This record gives sequence, C-alpha cells and structure tokens, in this order.
Amino acid sequence: MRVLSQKTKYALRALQYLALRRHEGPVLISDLSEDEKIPRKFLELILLELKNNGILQSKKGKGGGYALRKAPAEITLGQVVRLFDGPVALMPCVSESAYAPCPECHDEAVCGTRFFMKEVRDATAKILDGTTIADVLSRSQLLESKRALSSPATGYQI
Amino acid sequence: MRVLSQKTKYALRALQYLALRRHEGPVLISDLSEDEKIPRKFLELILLELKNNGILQSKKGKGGGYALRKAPAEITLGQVVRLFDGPVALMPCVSESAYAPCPECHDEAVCGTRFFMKEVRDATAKILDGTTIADVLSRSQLLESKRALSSPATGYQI
DNA sequence: ACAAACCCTACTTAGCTGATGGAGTAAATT
DNA sequence: AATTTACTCCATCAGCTAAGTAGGGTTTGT
Repeated sequence: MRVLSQKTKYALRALQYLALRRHEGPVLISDLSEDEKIPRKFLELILLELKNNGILQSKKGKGGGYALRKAPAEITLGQVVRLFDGPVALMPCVSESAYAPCPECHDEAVCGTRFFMKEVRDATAKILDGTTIADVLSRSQLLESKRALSSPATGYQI
Repeated sequence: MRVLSQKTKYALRALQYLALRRHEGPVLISDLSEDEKIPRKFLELILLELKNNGILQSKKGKGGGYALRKAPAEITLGQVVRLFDGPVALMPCVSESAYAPCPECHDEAVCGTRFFMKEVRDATAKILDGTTIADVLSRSQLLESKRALSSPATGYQI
C-alpha cells in the first residue's frame, strides 16, 4: 500500500522534538531543521499546517518560534496522519473522516470486500487514534532502557 | 493515507467473478470487462499479472479465456493487495515483505514511532492475510440474506 | 488458412510529492 | 524610526505514479 509521506514523518519528528523541549520557550525553525535534518523551507510548511490545525502555536519576531499548543498526551498519531496523508481507510466507502461511495458499487451494504476493509480501517484507527506523542516518547524511553539492560556497554545503563 | 489503487479493486472484483464461475470453463476477458465495467485493455494487464503470479491460468485461442488456478479459499486479500499496491506496512522499516531501513533513523530498535507503526502493520496484515476470496463471497451472501430478512420487499427473501 | 483470444511493449495524460525561492508581515531592540 | 529577527504566504519546479490507451504479436481450434 502506500507508505506514510515524508511530511507526516517529518511532522512526527518535529512534534517529538517540540514535546521534549516544551518547557524551554519557543523553538526556532532553523534549530529544528538542523537538529532533525529536515529541509528548512519544507519544514516551514509543515509547522504552519500544524499551527493552522491547532496543534502548534507560534510567535513572530525576535524571541519567537514554535511551541506545542496542546499537551503531548493530547496529540494523536491519527490527527497527524490524517492531516498530511488524508483518511486512514483503504477505501472511501469505509472512511469515517471522508466518506464517499465507491462509484460502481451498486449496493455497499452487501459488499463483502467493504466489510473486511472496514475491519482493517477500524483496527488501524484504533491504534493511531489511541496513541499520542507522549506515548511515542515514553515507548522510546522504554525501548532504550531495555536495550541498556541487555547490553550494558552502551553507557545507557540505569 | 493512500487508498487502494483501481488495479487492486478491479483485481478483487475480477477474482470474485471468476470464483463464482469457476465450474463453467474459461471466462473471456471481454465478458468480464463488460459485466464488471472494467476497461478492457486495463483489465488485460491486471489478469496477466494475476496469471504471472500463479493466481490465474489462461488458455489462448478459440475456446480460451481465464480461470482461477488456486481455490478461492487459497487466495488472500493480502496477496492481491501486495501484488498491485506493494507492501502493507506504513513505513518500510516495519515491512516484512519489503523491509528497508528509514534513511535518517539512527537506531530503529529504539524508535517509538516504529513500534506503533509495527502494531498497525501487524493488525492490518492479520486481517488481509487471514481473509480469502471465498471469505469475501460468503460474507456477501451473509449480508444479502440478512438484508432480505429485514426488508422482505426486495425479492431476495429466502 | 482463418478467426478467436490472450500476450506484450510503448505511450499519454493528469495529478501528486518533495522541495525551493522570494517577497511580505509582525515583533523586539536600539 | 530603523533595524533585525522570525514567521507567513504565494508561486514554481522536477520527478514520479496511476490510470488508461494503442497497436501489433503469438497461440490455438476448426
């Protein structure tokens, strides 16, 4: 199927970055761009779209920059994915956020394919809408601490 | 995200069509094309690809046509989707059929995003690889019989 | 030989993705 | 008020893919 777009992947990285620094005041686009290796102008578009959708806030001029508007635990993967990659469903006729009938389906109530595609959509949405940026960060920490235990030489040991 | 391609949707329709007629000898491309409203030349490409992947068989010349090579219960949605739309995973780093590392991920064992994208992949693959053309057809019949019960005027009542 | 029917290669068109460039606007500092 | 710092907006571009079209070529049955 199709893979997540670069925009979505960059957006997720940017959100994690901002979440980690959310008590340090506004973050500059250029800092984020350099640290995360995201093309500067492309990143601008992404942050702007996140702002226009209420996920980020920005401040212009000296001392300005970007910051989270919502708490990391209130930003779901589903929101971000839908914003940049559109509906989660594999067929428009099973989409909740962007329903559209299939052009040649004479009766979708009876379509067997639709039934299973709806199961896929529901399973996917359950995960994406049930996982937040906070979950992603804590999962990363958990994975790091586990790895530190199994190979103590890395210097991450607790 | 991305929706299933027309090719995949046409392929699924064609397979159901062939499954329903699997005891009636080879089916002509032109019959399938007309009955299912699939552009003739486009359908040729699709059937050919299904044949080259061992799902269909064909016979040339007069009296020829297409037929299933495998039983309907041995053709999964996952096979068809992967054939025409590529891997099921949302990121290459969680794909089983087409693994590739993410270019800028310094350590994927510790990537929180990857963890949840793998959950999505597994949930999706479980459904798509666990559902066959036979399942789709019997689900259609079940839905039809249910609808007939609730609205007897349609003429489908059992 | 002839016609039926699948096989193969190439092409076209439109739309999207990822990215870039440059001018505009707002805020803080001097 | 001028200057600097940063975000904002608009326009453009190259490359790619999906969907479909075109036109022969090859095989088979009668």
